[in-house]
Amino acid sequence: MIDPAEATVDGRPTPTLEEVAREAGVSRSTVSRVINDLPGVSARAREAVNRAIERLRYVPNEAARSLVTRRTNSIALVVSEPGDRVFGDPFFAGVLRGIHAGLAGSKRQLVLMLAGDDAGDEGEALENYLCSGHVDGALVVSMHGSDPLPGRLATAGVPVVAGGRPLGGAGVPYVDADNFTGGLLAARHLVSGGRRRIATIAGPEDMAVGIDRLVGWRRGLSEADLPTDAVVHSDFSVDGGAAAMAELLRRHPGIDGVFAAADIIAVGALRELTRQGRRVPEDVAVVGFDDSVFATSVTPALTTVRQPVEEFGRTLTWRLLAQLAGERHLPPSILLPTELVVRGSA
Amino acid sequence: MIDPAEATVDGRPTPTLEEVAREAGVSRSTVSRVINDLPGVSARAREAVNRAIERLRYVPNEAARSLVTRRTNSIALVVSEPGDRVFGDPFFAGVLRGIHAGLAGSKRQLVLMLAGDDAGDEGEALENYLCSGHVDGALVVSMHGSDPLPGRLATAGVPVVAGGRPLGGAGVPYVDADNFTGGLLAARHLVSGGRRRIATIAGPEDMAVGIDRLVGWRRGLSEADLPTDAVVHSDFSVDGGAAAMAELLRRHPGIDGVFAAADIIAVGALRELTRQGRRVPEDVAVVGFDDSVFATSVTPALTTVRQPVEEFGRTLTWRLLAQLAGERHLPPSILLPTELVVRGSA
DNA sequence: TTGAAAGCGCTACCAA
DNA sequence: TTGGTAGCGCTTTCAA
Repeated sequence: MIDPAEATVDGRPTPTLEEVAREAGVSRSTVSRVINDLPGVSARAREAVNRAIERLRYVPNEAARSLVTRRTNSIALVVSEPGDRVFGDPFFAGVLRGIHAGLAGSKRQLVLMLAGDDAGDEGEALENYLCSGHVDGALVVSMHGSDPLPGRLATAGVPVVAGGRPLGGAGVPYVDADNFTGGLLAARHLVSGGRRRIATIAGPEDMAVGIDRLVGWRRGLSEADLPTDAVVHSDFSVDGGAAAMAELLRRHPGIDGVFAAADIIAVGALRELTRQGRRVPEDVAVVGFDDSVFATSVTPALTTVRQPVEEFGRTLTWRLLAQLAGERHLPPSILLPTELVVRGSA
Repeated sequence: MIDPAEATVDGRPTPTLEEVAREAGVSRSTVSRVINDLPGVSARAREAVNRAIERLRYVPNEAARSLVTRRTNSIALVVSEPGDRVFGDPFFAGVLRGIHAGLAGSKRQLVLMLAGDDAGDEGEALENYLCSGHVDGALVVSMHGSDPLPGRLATAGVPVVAGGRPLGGAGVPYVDADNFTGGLLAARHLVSGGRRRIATIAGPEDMAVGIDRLVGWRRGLSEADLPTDAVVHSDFSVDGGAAAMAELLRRHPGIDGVFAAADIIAVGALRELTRQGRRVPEDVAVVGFDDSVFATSVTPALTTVRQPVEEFGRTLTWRLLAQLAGERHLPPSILLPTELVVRGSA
């Protein structure tokens, strides 16, 4: 086992602030001031220190630093997804991009953490990690059921923002897309296209995103006095979507329209419809959700509900950073707009 | 601004080891021993400490801990991708799953870092972060050109393993798929299917993955005395693949077979071929690479070269952990096997 | 089996 | 504008 205390650079032990001070002929305090860009240092001293830093290839020890400042300059992105096919979904890709963009210029690092399948041991390890001062705050996304994590973190004093409305109101601020309106728009579009027997492949029952889009869809059909009984739930995967579509066709053969709660689900639905010889959109119209890369990579291209994915990530980050900066009067929740994008499938 | 030094749990300041010791009626040393599972603690003392920890909801401060141990229990995954569409690619999803799996049970956390577009400021910030003791080691993937980062980290004493062969041999160990053989298999399959005018949409010119698959493809065609001049490069995106396909058809209208260096590229190629009225596989056979979710979500399903994506991630992790554990005689490089999966497109 | 005490490398306060 | 100094919370000898 390598002894980490023997860590070296080019064979020499890693330099400390003390040595930089000696090399520059000043005190530790002065070196510290230079490193942290604090005022009250003469140009001469500053230059001497910078030269010494350069010569010794000095890099401050973050552990020591954060031990005293109580800050780590990193924030966590916790993806609490039971399955681990999280990153296959372009939705996450977009959110991640947004978070990254939101973090740019903040000098904070992103720490990604996947909360494994079950609670069990891992869940606790995760909570410990987050509570033990590794991060200044946390973003929690893709929560299922009434996940206790956000609430726990908040209680433990770790600033948290949830991505997606937490079920059971965990009492933490959150950012979400306006999923209800999205579902509503999808339903209305199908209705106005003359469809009368409209089904939906809803998202997971234990996620707000699954519920809210479903409720919006229901509202849209009710407005037109159409039945809302053709509902099947699916996870966010192509195969899940295909299976759900098969189930739907079995139970309601007369379907002429489907709202899939995600493009990735719609892709599976499309595959199954084609397999069973139904034409899209002639026989069955399909509306997706997300306006992800999937929407334009299938034939016909998907009519879908666009949600501002990257903005989702940016907003999430902004909200957390604002909280960390101690800003007052922050909105407890933020809803981002969704809009319909009409293409070939409906 | 919230003063982090005032961090509290339920209004009380976060407890320290000192307070646990007082609460349990033992010394700090004993508490430390219990926390770290060290021998030489009486059952009675151990129990008292555990109760105190429970009561106070004590969580060790990692900064303090790693200041003395010089270990952080986290490793970095550095994705040095100039563009930021990294996570749209299912390849990363799989690798990430593998890494996560490989880390399970190691008590180490994964820190994901995206190395922004340019070197500039950000590159340095990244290097500083990694060198300042935030992580015990780093995994660097998706390198372009002869990225100096892995070499720099290694020089600075940070253990590194590269995912994908580093161009210009950075002198760090690496794990990669056998891309050469993959390209070779793809070419041979097209040849044996009777195709005579075979093109390739290669990956980026500045990545080993782009080069190695191309070289393998060339070898396969050379074996059959076929020309190897129909080459266009593309990034790993659907649109890039479509554009490359268009370019290829313009330059070589007589093409009857294409090897796309990634499924995501093949999807774009398929779209363009269809748009131009060429039937797949009748007019043009298409072979992809990855065997990702894209392969089966298009029509016809892609014949493709499978690479063991998750194993890639697991192996990467294993290699780094072994190195951290001080194991000797570790292989400097590991090549994972690739194999052909025949479906409808070729 | 236990406890006392010496730091780990840094920041922040106070005095000069 | 500077330097001295007291910790931050923990691990790790060394003695008892």
